[in-house]
Formats: sequence, C-alpha cells, structure tokens
Amino acid sequence: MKVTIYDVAKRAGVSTATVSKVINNRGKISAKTKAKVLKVMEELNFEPSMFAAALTVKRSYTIGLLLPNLANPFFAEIARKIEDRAHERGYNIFMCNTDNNEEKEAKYVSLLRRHSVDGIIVASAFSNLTVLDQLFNDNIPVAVVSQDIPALSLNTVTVNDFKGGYQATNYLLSLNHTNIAVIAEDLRSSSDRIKGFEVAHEDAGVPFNKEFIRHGFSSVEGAMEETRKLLKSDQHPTAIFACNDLLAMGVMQVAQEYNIQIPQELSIIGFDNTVLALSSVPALTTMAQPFDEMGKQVVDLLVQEIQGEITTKQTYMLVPELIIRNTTAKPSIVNV
Amino acid sequence: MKVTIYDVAKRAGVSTATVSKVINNRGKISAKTKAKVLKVMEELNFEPSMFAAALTVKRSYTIGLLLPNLANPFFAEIARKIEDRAHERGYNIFMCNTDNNEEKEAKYVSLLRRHSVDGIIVASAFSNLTVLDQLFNDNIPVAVVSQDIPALSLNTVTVNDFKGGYQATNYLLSLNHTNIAVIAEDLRSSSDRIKGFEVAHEDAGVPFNKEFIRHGFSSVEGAMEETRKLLKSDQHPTAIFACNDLLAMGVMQVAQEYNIQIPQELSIIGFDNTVLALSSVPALTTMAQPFDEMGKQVVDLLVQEIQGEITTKQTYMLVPELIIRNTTAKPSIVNV
DNA sequence: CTGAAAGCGCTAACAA
DNA sequence: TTGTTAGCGCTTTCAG
Repeated sequence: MKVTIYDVAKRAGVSTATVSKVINNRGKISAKTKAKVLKVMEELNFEPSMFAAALTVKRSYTIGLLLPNLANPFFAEIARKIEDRAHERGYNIFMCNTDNNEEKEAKYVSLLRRHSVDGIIVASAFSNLTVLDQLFNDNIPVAVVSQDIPALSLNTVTVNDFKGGYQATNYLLSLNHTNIAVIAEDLRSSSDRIKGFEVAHEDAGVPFNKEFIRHGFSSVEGAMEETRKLLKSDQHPTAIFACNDLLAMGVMQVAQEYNIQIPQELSIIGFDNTVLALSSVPALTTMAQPFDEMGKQVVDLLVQEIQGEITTKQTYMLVPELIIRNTTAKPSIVNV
Repeated sequence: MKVTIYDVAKRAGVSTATVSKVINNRGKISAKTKAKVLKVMEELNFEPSMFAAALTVKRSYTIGLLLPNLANPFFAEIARKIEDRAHERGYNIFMCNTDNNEEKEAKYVSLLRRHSVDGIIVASAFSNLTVLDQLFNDNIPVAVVSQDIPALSLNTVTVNDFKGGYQATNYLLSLNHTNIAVIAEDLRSSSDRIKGFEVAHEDAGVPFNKEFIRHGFSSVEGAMEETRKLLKSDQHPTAIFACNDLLAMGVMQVAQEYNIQIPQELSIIGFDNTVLALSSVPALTTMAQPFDEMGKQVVDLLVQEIQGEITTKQTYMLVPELIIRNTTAKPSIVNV
C-alpha cells in the first residue's frame, strides 16, 4: 500500500494539516515539528500524491507536448530542450507524436485534457484549429514553437526564417555563386526562407532562376529525386540551399552518386543544425536553429501564462545563426 | 471553470453514478439514458478528470520513460516507438532526460512517483540501484529496454549484442578483411559486441589484433581521435566496426580528412541503424536495432505487469539485422 | 503554532 | 436500471 499523508501524520503524532504544511513549506511551523515530520517522511519514503493535491489546488504541474515525430532530429532536439526547461520549472512533459495527423491531434488533446495538463506546447503543424479553439474556450494555455498560427493569437516562439533564408543565400552569394538552387518542404517556414533567398538575390543585384526553386519534398528521397533533375539540367546550379539538414543529406547523396565533389564542384548549405549536420561527411554548413533558446522561451512563456504572470500573448522571434563548415566554397572555374 | 461530472449529471437529469457508468461503459444502463448522457457530455465538451478517478481507482494510466538524452537519435527512435505503443494501450508517457546522471535519475523517479505513474521504463544506464530498489519495495513496475541490469530481476527487452557483433564482424570477414578494428563505447552492450567480434574471428580461424580493439569513446570527437591513431599505425586496418552509428560518422569524417576512399580503401560498419546511417554519404552499412519491436515489447511487458496479467519477470532478447549499404566492400589490393 | 473538518471530481458498493 | 453515500489523499479555511 502506498504511504499517505495520514500515515506520516499518525507516526509523527501531528495532524495531516501540519504535514501538508511542511510538504509545501507553507504556514508557520515550529522547527521541531517540522524536523520530526521531515524525518518520518524520510523513514517512510513518502512521496505526496500530486493527484490528490491537484484535485484541490487545480494544478497538475504537467505540460503536454505535441510534435509530429520524435524520430526527426529537429523535433528531438527541441523536445530535449523543452523537457529540460520544464523540469527546471517543476513541470513534467507528456510526449505526443502526432505525425501531423488531425485525428491523432484531436485524440491526444482529449487525453491531455483528461490528464488535466496545465498547458500545451504545440510544435506540430496542427492542422486542427477546432481543437485549439476548444482549448481556448476551456482556458487551457497553449504556446506554439517553431511556427506561427496566424489564425489564432497565442504565445509563440519562432525563428526568423526570412532572415535565415536571406543569410544562407547571402553567404553563398558572397562566395560568388550566381547559380543557386533551393530545395524546400511545403511549409510556411520554407516559403519564408525562399523569400529570403529571393530578396538576398535582389539586394545583391544577382538574378535568380525561378526554375531552381523547388519545393514540396519532405523526405530524403524526394530531395534526391529533385537534386538529380537539378544537376542534370544544362546550366546546373553551383550551390544548393536545402531548407533543412535532412534534405541536405539527400543532396549530398546524389552528389556522390554523380561523382560531384563537395564543396569543390557543388556547395551545399542546410538549415537547422541537427546532429546530421555535425556528423555528415563533409560536415555541413548550415543555419543553426537556437534550440536551447527556443525550448527555454516556450516553456517560460507557457509557465508564465499558467501562473497568471502574463495576460497578453507574446511572440518571440529568434534568429538563426550561420555555421560555416565544409560543404561550402567558392565555385570552381571548371564547373561554370 | 472546468466542467465536472456533476454538471453533466444535473443537466442530464441523472445521478453522477450513472454518468460515471456511461463514461466507463460499465454496468447496465438503458440505451435512452446513455444517449442522453452522451449528448450532454458532448454539448458540455466534458472530459472526465483522470486525477479524480485515479484517486479511487489507483491507476493513472501514465508511464515514466527514463532515457539519457533525446537528442541522441538512438533514444529518440526508441522513445518514438514506446510512445506509440503506450498510446495504443491507453497510456501517456512522461519524458525524462537523465543524461545518465544519478542525481537527475533520483529526482525524476521521485517526481514520477508523486505523479503516481503506473510504471517506469528505463532506457538509461541507471547507475542508481538504490532508487530502483525503492521502486521495487513500493511495488511500482519497472521494465528495462536495451540493456540488462543483472543485479535486479526485471522485465527486460534487449537485443543480442553478441550476435550483432558476431554478424557484423562475420560480414567483414566474408568480404576478406583480415585486419579489422573496433571502436566502442564503455558499455556492457559494447563489450558483448566486442566479444562477438572476437568469437567471429576465432570461428573463421582469422587472428585478430588486440591493439585494434579500442573502447571508451562516446562522442564523435573521441571516435575521430581514435580513428586517426588507428589509421596512422603501420599496418592499419582495412575495415572498422564502429559500435554505434554516431561513432561510425566519426570514422567517416577522419577517412575524408585523410583522403581515404570509402569503401574502396576502408570499409565501415556501424550499429543501430538510426537516421544517421540512412542519410550519411555514402550510406552506412550497419546492424539494425529492431526499434519497433523493442518499443512494442517493453510497453507490452510493462502494461501486462501493471494490469497483473503476468507475475513472473520476463526477458526478451531480440536480434539485430545486418543492413548492407555502401560503406563496405572487399579490401582493395592497393591497401594491403 | 497546530488541528478539525469540509471539499476537490470521481468511483464503487449497496439500496431502492 | 438508477441513485445514495462513503471514501480516495491532499489542501484549506477557521478555530483553538
């Protein structure tokens, strides 16, 4: 049988109210009583049930985390940071892999509500706005990370994708590449990165080839297929901006397939700076997402809202950072 | 205000007991009453609090998952599968990153107990046996995945590391490599893999160089350092067996650093088959861990124990599978 | 500084 | 088939 506050109270010769006070370090208790209670708690290896407490206190100290798929290093990285920070703040994380599937999203949210989570962090696409609306009506705080849901006003932490795209492109341009292609997923973040790509060209006065902007691929295979087409074309690009590291890996595989030297014959830049970028051969130049900061900010925002410390919704927009490694170089004459 | 069972009962004109019954689909209720209650629940967007229920029913339908670090693709992969299966079985997962740090382990376990988890899955090294002992005394089911804790008898799911090491080595031997090195972490699983390496050599009647067995590295950097030493030695190896994919990436980076062609001049085989193996260039030959099966089995084992369906502890030992990709080939004459 | 007692939202006998 | 009632383990007034 689990040991309860009654067991502790009886053994310590005090009331449960007193025990409760020492557990929560609240109210006035004599040092002596406190010491005695603490000792008994120790002896009994007592852990107070947050369930029972939550019932009156209406706070579970749990947060739900909705993301598409942990097996994707990008989300794994964020999840890690979020969990860290949440734990620091005394909250536990309920992990939910939605696969960006509306049905799963709804199911998880329902489950999370039954579990009385104090708030929810959304890192998945979250197509299901109805569900979010319900949460809103039910007064369950929601914070969003790594995307913006323009239809709703929520606490949000994003990274400046436009700027990321701009800087990545700009770096390539500064290396004298004038023939740059983009491979992207079909996400809002991607289109912002692409916009950055375009504006960087305009600002530099370098024209870009619209044909070289390819989007709609989320898998390595998709990226590979597209890269093949790109590299087969007459005036093929000397550099490719892959909108995430995974896609960049696809590009690199095709380069090897075609016996194209990286970075001598083809420069590649990724986005995210996941473990893939660091471990790839050659190591990938990429725009780093500030995972640590992102995780920290979302949970802080959410926790603040939970604890009623902020009432207005806020948006943090962090900036990605260029990490130069070994997949980028000046275009060689050979290749032009 | 959160809507409660009382609100539903009142609005539906029935007692809370009746509502409880329809929630849990238990007892006898007329179709009519049931329909009415269901309708009201829908209208009120009611989600029963598992907290309150757990208080009497003594089951929270939550499971704690302890692992070192989600940012490590191996654990991310397992976590994903575990979460999937748990969810299928109606359980939610509490995520805990321990960094293999005893203090964190203890803190998390304490937190999990306060949250009244029904059971705990341990995927981290778990140095802290005292804590596990407490769980045992408290009758909290624990299942272990991807390792065995010989000191304790617990439900366990592992993969046959000896066999994995044997098969990896054997494949290399079958390719006619006779000069094979191993790079490993300092884990029990690694020593089993190394044992497999040795026995495979003995069985094939090929002597192996003890100097070529290097262990104690857990980072890419460590692997790189060691690979440099290995490749600098006079009679350097023609193949390297890296005891996990991440280490293999380190080996590949050094190979490129030294301008050594893979697989022509050096074969590499990894272990795990994480996303790294698939996306590396060239794609990595590796021993695949059966992540899906592992995840499924641990949660099934744990859930069975929770629900009292099994009383004896069980051990599943799954087998890894050789996935041949592009980092392995026959040794070239040049290199001998 | 300490304790008695009510109540949080739900379930589980037991009556009706 | 449905309702009454007594907890589950903890917190919180409010007295003492």
